[in-house]
Amino acid sequence: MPELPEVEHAARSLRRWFSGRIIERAAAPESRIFRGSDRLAFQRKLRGRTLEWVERRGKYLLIAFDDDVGLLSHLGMTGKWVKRARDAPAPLHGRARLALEDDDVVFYDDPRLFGRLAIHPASELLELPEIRALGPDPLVDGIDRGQLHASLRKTSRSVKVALMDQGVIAGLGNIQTTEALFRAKIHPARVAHTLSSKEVDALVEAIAKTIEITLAEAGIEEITYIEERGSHNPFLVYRRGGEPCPRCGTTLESIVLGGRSTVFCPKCQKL
DNA sequence: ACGGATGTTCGCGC
DNA sequence: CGCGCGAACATCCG
Repeated sequence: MPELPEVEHAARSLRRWFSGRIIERAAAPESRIFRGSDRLAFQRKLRGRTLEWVERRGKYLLIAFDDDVGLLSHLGMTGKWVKRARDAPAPLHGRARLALEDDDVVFYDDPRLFGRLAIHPASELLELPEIRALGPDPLVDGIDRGQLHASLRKTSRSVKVALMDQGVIAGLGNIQTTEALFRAKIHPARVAHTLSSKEVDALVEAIAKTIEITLAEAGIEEITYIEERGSHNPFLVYRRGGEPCPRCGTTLESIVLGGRSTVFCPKCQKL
């Protein structure tokens, strides 16, 4: 689920779901989701609150309510926010539950518990260390090609690993970087500081395109997903090692970079 | 049935 | 200090 586009989609959903409604009850059983923070504060402080704003920075969601109550949410690998009717069955791995004054209940669902929830003063959400550590956000700040080039010049890591560094650009993960590098025709194992200005320009454009398409997809999936059931892979090359390149037909290769499987076309993306 | 999966963090060794 | 690697977290899906 969650890289920048899916998290952005979640932010938009949360704005709609909470808008103008009072949270009647907040509940969350003990779980790793609250590691390092107070689960009881979640239950106590969110009751009676109404939403003021939702912001996304990279893969983080910052949710601000009245009375200076703020919720930091990171979806990890499998976290998602879902809305259910009050009498509908709860999601299988609902870890936190926010019952609204109408008949809706908003759940944070996360089977693998890699995500995180934490209560902070709303006024401090944007100043939290984990948020300050993020590089520019492609949608909020845009990607400055000069700035990206400067960041890439500073490291000897592969361009793929550098792009997944949240301090370089916030929000890109394994899927978005794999797809963007394919679009930009840049081999993922290229040493970051060897990229030319022209290649960085292509990369900036490819990242924007990839995010735009994945974000559009996130909206479509929500409608079709439920019945479709069949797992179709909407990506150009991600998880398609061994299949033909959609551009030239060459067999796509799969390697591991930064511990993550990485697919590329050996003909379109030369070292 | 087994391997791998969208993320992050930590420890270890070079 | 920079970097790569493996492990850990816990569950699902093909």
